[in-house]
Amino acid sequence: MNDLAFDLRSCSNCPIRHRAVCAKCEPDELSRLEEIKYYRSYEAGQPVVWAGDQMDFVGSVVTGIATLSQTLEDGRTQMVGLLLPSDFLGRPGRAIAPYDVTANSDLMLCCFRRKPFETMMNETPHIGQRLLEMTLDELDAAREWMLILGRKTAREKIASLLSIIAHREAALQQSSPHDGSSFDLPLTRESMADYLGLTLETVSRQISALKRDHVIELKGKRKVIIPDFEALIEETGDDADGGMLV
Amino acid sequence: MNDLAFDLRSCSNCPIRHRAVCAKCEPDELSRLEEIKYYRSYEAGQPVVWAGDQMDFVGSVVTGIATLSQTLEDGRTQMVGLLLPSDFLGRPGRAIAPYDVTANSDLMLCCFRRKPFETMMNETPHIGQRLLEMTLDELDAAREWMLILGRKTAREKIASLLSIIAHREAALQQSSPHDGSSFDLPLTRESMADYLGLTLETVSRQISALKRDHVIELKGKRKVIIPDFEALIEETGDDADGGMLV
DNA sequence: CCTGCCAATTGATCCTGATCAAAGTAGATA
DNA sequence: TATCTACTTTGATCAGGATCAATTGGCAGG
Repeated sequence: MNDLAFDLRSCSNCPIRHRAVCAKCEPDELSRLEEIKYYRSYEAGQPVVWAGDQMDFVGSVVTGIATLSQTLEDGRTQMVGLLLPSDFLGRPGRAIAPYDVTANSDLMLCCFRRKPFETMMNETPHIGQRLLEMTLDELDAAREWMLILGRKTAREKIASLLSIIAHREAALQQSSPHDGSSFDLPLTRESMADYLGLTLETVSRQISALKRDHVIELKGKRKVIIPDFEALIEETGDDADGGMLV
Repeated sequence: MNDLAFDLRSCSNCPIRHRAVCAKCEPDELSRLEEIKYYRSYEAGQPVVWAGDQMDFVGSVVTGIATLSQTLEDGRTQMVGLLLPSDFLGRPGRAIAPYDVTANSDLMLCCFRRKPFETMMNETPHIGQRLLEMTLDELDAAREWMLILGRKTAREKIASLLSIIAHREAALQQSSPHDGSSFDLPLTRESMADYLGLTLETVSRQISALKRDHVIELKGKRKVIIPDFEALIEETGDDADGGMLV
């Protein structure tokens, strides 16, 4: 999330470049990557299966939204990963894991076949290093998410999610969110609820409340405008200056 | 958490071996690691600082418990990482991050100075690979934790935590939890509350309830006995067979 | 033994967000 | 234009866990 400019150096003809495999690749490495690259599309609601013969792959999101989620015995579900354009999907060198991966909108993935990608990773240290960095970033995001789930009120949860999405959308344009920033909410109320550990009714109510209090404005159901970004941050409950060091 | 037997192959004289740097190291690599290795102790409650000149390090827990936590503006805190003996601490090759690291009991760390460790990691691909695997495992644990925080009831949260600790304790003995398993709770009620996103009163009440319902037995305040491990798993709400694949 | 201290337990009450229910809105299709 | 469907909003009520408060238990030090 930090060094996106670094990541977006061209290495393929994807509309959105692969975050994993760009910055330091030599020309011959790039052409090897091109060889094992292909695209897959999914319709909204479709599960993303990526194991089994001939379809083992890793890759990244070109357009659309995918989610990882886990479900309890009685059907309660919690989203545990949100994949927006440019995010990487897959666990090279690691066993598959029990998450449901779903296309949350029409989705286009740019994929690499797993085995040759892993081979290349082993022969090309900087790709492995880049994957480690990305995984550490994902871990940081997961920990921020844990704070949201465990200790924030419903209103703070909504404000936090809006702030996260605003930052992500801005990063794709290589900028930062600012007063007057606007974006399309890529998630339904229900998906937001699954992200935040709430019900969809609570999500709806809190969005209405933030609108009433002029923290956000809505154009239609999906378009969000943030008139004063600082005011939104206030609502997240986050500490302005972080804690100690890792 | 899975391939602990693999990780515990001797590579140093640590009572608990470093998970990161064992299995594939050659003798000369091991002696290089020995050179940059040292120990640090902390008292219960002490912050673990590991940045600044001369004290930049990564390492692993030998004895005791350390926690990573994050705090909101008004003091609400959420634990986002729990480090038990054999767990690795630090982010080689990555910027420091804003977590509070605290010794939750008397704590002994086995440390490597950061710079030489990073150098070695870059020159020794299998160490980097091992770190990637470990980080992916941590990410899985974080996602399980997110499900707990977002969707489980207080009783399910307690049962889940007990199950996790039972598994960890058993893994250190290279076995699995079984009927009659017992262990010392390494956390206070307050720490358990910070882990689970509850208050300490709720933790206490739910533990009492589980005891009343004969799901667990207590010897003193800290020693827990699980008479029927299957019954405890039932209480976690988890789906017996996982979902799809990553 | 008593005292002080801290962790844990238990009780009473309150409040946030869940649940159940109904109505509104927009886009797609005929 | 009318209808259908999926998504969203809003209302009324309920319950799980938070909060505030008092008590208990264990242990170290005098």
